[in-house]
Parts: sequence; structure tokens; C-alpha cells
Amino acid sequence: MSLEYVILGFLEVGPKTGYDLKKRFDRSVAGFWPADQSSIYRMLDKLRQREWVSREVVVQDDRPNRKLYHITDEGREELHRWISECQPGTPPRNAWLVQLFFSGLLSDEEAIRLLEDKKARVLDRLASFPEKYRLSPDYEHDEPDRIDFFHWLTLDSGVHMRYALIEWIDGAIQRIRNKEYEKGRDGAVTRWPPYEGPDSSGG
Amino acid sequence: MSLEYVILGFLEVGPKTGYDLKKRFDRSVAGFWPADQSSIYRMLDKLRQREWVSREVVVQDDRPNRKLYHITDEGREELHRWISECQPGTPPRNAWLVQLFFSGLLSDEEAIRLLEDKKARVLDRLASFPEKYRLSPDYEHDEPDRIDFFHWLTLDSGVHMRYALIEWIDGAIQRIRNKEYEKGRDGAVTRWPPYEGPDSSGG
DNA sequence: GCATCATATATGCGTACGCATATAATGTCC
DNA sequence: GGACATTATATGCGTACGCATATATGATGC
Repeated sequence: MSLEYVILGFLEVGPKTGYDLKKRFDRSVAGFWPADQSSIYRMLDKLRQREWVSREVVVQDDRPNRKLYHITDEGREELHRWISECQPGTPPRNAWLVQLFFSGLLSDEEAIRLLEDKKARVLDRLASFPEKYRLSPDYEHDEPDRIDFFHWLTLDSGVHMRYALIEWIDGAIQRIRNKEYEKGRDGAVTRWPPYEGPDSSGG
Repeated sequence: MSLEYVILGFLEVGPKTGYDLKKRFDRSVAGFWPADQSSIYRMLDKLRQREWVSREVVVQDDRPNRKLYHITDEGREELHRWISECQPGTPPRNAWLVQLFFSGLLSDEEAIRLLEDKKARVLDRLASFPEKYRLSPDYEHDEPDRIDFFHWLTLDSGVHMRYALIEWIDGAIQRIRNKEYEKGRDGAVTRWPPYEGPDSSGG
């Protein structure tokens, strides 16, 4: 579970309420670790039980009291430990790949339409990036530029991977149009492991 | 939920038992839609309630009776409908991106090690592909080559996307080594939407 | 002889998580 | 003046899913 560490990560640069955290989630990590408001509040309780965060109640007259959560030294250690050792990737579920996997049951036209629909969605998503991700530097931290750089780096990987997917889809559509499935399985996989390192031959 | 449609997809080419299905999952879709044995059996029950599959009991003396599941006409219609309309992608959770997002809290060396560890894992995974995915054509179907082609196409996308990730990681390591975070956020995102179409200028 | 694997199905239990809703006061749009 | 958004937290409920285990038997290995 990464939810707890996302919360700790946000708290590392300064104390926040559950409400603050929810807004941070939606404007930054929602693309690869979305979280519901109720999950955040419940996790904050758990973290308090583990003493990875402490709670400060800020009294307000007109609204419910704000509950500011601070990361503790123990929480900070846990966070650092977790971030620095590469986590085993839980296999991401991908419904679209399931569709592609079984697209042999569709006609060529239907399969191509599926690929083109996916491409359109990925492009839409890409187009929404500048508006959606309003990352602002964490000036609370003493190295805001560096913190910020890694936030944007993550976003950049999302852009890069989406372009790679679009490229692949374009190729796949061509291969269906060329009816490569008549040539047997050898044509289906364009590159095959092992990886030989960067292609320096230019071919 | 795609689990039900993966099951229907496998049953489309011929009746199978829960046990058969589990083996199919592990050798094909496990990379993007893994399933536990208990989930498969429970889903088969649900599908029977919905009358998307029917059950045939094959008596055995020495082992528990096999329960062969057949797809029904209704199930076949549902399957086709689902495959052919592009499913909204549930945002995949990615713990590694969470780590990268907060890597501004690490030293350069630690961040680079994280990236290199990830690269090594992706390469290992790529290297395991030929052994892991023992896809065999579904000769039960009247178009085995075409079914098979799409199975391999899915695998090919996995290979392509992993190479794209490795490339991106190599670049990111360089950017950290160059201390690009000192130059502010503008350096962090290499390409930025909107997409202008394939780059035909050769640059 | 004993462990383990393959075949085959079933169920209890825990957890992560999302949706909906409750509560409560203020501000804003039309 | 009523609908709705904003700030802020809390809880019930349902579902999807994985882990562990139970049951039953023949084959294989040491």
C-alpha cells in the first residue's frame, strides 16, 4: 500500500489537514495513485495509531475544527526507508489490454476502431495535462526547486509513456490493415527479449 | 471489472474448467489482469447466475468431478459488446511513480539508485517473457492464427512500453546527474501537450 | 515410507477502497 | 429565496480480491 506513504510524503513538507491532502492528491498523484476522501481520513487515523503522525486541533468558530497532521520522526524514517527501496510493482490491471487480447474475436474494422478510440482517449488525456496538473512548488520545504523537479519528472514520464503508446497503436493499426495475422505469430512481436542495450547501429 | 470478460473470452474458444482457466490466466493475461483461483471459481458462480455460462459436470472416479463451463449465447453477446467498446481505463496504481514523485526527499545518489533498480527489474521482467508466456494457438477456434495474432500483439505492446520506460529512465538519470533541478521546473518536462502528430522533420 | 506435486473445487477471513450520506456554517449565483 | 459550492470531518455499506486452508487421490521422487 502506497496510500500511507503518499500522505507521509505530503506531510513531510509541512502539516496538513485531511481536506488539504485530498486537494493535493487530485492535483498531483491522482493519475497513478488516486484516493477517496474517506480513505485519506481513515488512513490518517491508522497512521496516528502507529505514531507516524501526530494531530493538532485548530479551533474554528464558523467551520468544523481543522485537524492538522504532523509527521513524526518515526514517520519520517519510515517514509525515507520506503521511498529509497524500489517497491515490487503490483501488476497494474489494464482493461484495455484485456480487450486487445481478445480482439481476435472482432472484425478488423472493429479492432481498428478499438485502437483508434484508445488513441483518442490517450490524446485527450495528454491535452488535459497542462490544466489538470497545477503543481505548485512546496515553498515550505528548504529545497523547493528540487522537490518540484521530481514532481514534474513524474509527470514527464507520464507524457513519455503516453507518446510511446500512441506510437505503438499507430503501428498496430498498420499491421492489422496489412493483415499480418495471415503470416502467423512470427510477425506479431516486433522486438523480443533479451534487451541488447541501446541501438547504436542506427538500423 | 474485467475478470468476468477474461473468463468469457477464454470460454468463447471452447468449454473449460476453473482449473483450466487458472492455468490460462497465468500463462497469458497475468501481466495485466492477474486472478486468484478463488476469484475465478467465485466468478464462474456469478456468471452462471447471470446465465452467461452453463455448466456441464464430467464425472471422474479418481479425482473431483470436472465442471466444464460453456459460454451461452447471451454471454457471447455480452462479451462482444464489452470488447468492442473502449473501456474507461481505471487509473492504474503505480507505487514506483509514487516513489519517484517524492524522490526530491532523497539524495541524488539515492534517487539514481532507485531509477537503476527499477530499470534492472524491468529488464529482468523482459528477459522472463519468452519463458513465462507460453501462448499456444487455440486450435478449437476456426481462426486460430488470428486469435493468436492478437494475443501476441498484446505481449508486443508490453515489450514496447517497457523499452520506452527504460529509455525514459536512462534520460532521467542523466538529467539528475546534470543537476537540472537547479534550472527550475522548465527543464523537467521534455515534451508537453498538445500532441502535434508524428514528428516528420527528422529532428 | 514420506514428502510433494498435479488434478480439481470450495469456503472463511481480512483488507483496501469507493460511493453515498450526515453534519454545519458561510458565501454566491440567478 | 432557493440551489449550490466551499470548508471540514466522519461513518455505514458494499464489493473486489488475495491468502490460507480443507478435501480427495494418484503419481513421482528420495
